[in-house]
Amino acid sequence: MSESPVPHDLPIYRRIADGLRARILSGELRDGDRLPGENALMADYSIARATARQALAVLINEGLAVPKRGSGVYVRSFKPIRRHGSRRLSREQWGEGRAIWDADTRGRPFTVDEVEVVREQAPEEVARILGGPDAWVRRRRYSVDGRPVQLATSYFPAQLVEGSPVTLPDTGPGGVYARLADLGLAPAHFTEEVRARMPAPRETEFLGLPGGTPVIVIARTAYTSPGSPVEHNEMVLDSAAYVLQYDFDA
Amino acid sequence: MSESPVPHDLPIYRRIADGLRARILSGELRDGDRLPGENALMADYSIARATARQALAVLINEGLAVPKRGSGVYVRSFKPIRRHGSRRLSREQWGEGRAIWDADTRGRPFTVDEVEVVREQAPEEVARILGGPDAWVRRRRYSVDGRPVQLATSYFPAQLVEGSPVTLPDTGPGGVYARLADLGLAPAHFTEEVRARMPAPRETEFLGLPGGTPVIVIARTAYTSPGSPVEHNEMVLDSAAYVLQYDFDA
DNA sequence: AAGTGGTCTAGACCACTCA
DNA sequence: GAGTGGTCTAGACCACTTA
Repeated sequence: MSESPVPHDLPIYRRIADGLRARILSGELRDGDRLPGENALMADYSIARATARQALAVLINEGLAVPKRGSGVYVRSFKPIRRHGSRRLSREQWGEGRAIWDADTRGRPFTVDEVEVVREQAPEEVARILGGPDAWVRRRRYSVDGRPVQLATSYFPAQLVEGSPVTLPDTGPGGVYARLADLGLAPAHFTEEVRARMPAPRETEFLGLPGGTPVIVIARTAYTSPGSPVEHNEMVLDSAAYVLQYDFDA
Repeated sequence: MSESPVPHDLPIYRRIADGLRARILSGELRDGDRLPGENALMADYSIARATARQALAVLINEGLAVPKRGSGVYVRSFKPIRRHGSRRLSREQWGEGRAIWDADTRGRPFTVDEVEVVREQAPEEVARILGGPDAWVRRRRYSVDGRPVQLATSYFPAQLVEGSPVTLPDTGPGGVYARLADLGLAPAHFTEEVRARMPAPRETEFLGLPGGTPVIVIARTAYTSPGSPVEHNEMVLDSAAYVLQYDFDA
């Protein structure tokens, strides 16, 4: 094929990917729509199979498309859950503010599975925060609409919660925080550290993540009013499923 | 049915990638170390070139490795900046003529480039928040240690800041927030929405991101004490360069 | 000059989905 | 059964880095 001399000469697979991306972002191709497959791209652009795959891989790694074996490659949908960090200063109280991203704020039910409660040694970084390695550890996975969206691991100083309901799989109404309050250890102050990165294979598996989906990692420590750490919680979130919201005053 | 990507026999490229990943995470291969290249993998495992590339692509897309043309594939380093959410925007920080960024960099030198200040129509979502499309828009790029780490676009309601220093490239000591305070529009409340996703090509280019690096997107709106929106700021952060921190009370 | 990663071709066999 | 994506081979030419 004759090529016109272009100063910014992008490789073929990039040009094809750019074209498909534009069609997705413009709304011409919508959530769940089928993209041109490998065979279609090979025919349309007179390219080899590997090149067509490379073009589609770009979009898959950007999280814009999802491949389905034996079926096709489809535009990916994004319907996040809104997670409120500091809800205390709800913006509805002081302004007619509106959210920039649409999110399903309706009470979609969370289900919890894979609950594991064990007594073990906390990793060094966590032990440094809690003041010692002896800990009760609660691991669980949260799902919404049958889809896993979050992995969470909580660490509690062993001597503080030993023999309490915090060490039981079912913590009853109000959850662990209510049980901590029963012990006179009500959390009063929180600090959260937020990162984003690509998932490890184990996280990809447990969260059922398609390619090109980063995870948000939140490390949150809860302190009592006197300032003693009572919980350290490490959460791994499907980034396509969440929008985090924080409200605060100057 | 739900796809479970757990075949009994992992493909060759996955096994090779898993082995290399283990060597990285165990610390055997450290920041900046060179990984076995395509030729080495072809020889070691008796595989074709494309298969070796596929194995390396896994690690590159996970953000664990960075390819360098004509040189090799290297283990990637991660040295983040700590960005304080609620604490860093306290009135004391900018009331004394210090820029917000000072609190973030902890002495590391930073530069601002690509400053652009224009009057234009805000996108629909932003116009909805600010109460109208007429806006002054400030775009800039922040770098630390010579490396771009953040893109930011701020929107100000045009009628509020018209003719003020907010519309100038250089806003003087204390930055735009101090100038807003001069106008009697001191920000009192903030709301931040945080997402993570893979970058668009433009973001990849402007931030100089290697493959496998997500971006953190923060959409922050600032309100005056009466509750009027005075700024909407959309930030795109290199996720490998940042840790966000939020502190709040129960 | 040798080695490296970037791009591309032209095939092949497989497991899976869907009509 | 036809079509799809997943994996893999065996080549090729290129631009770039390094010594």
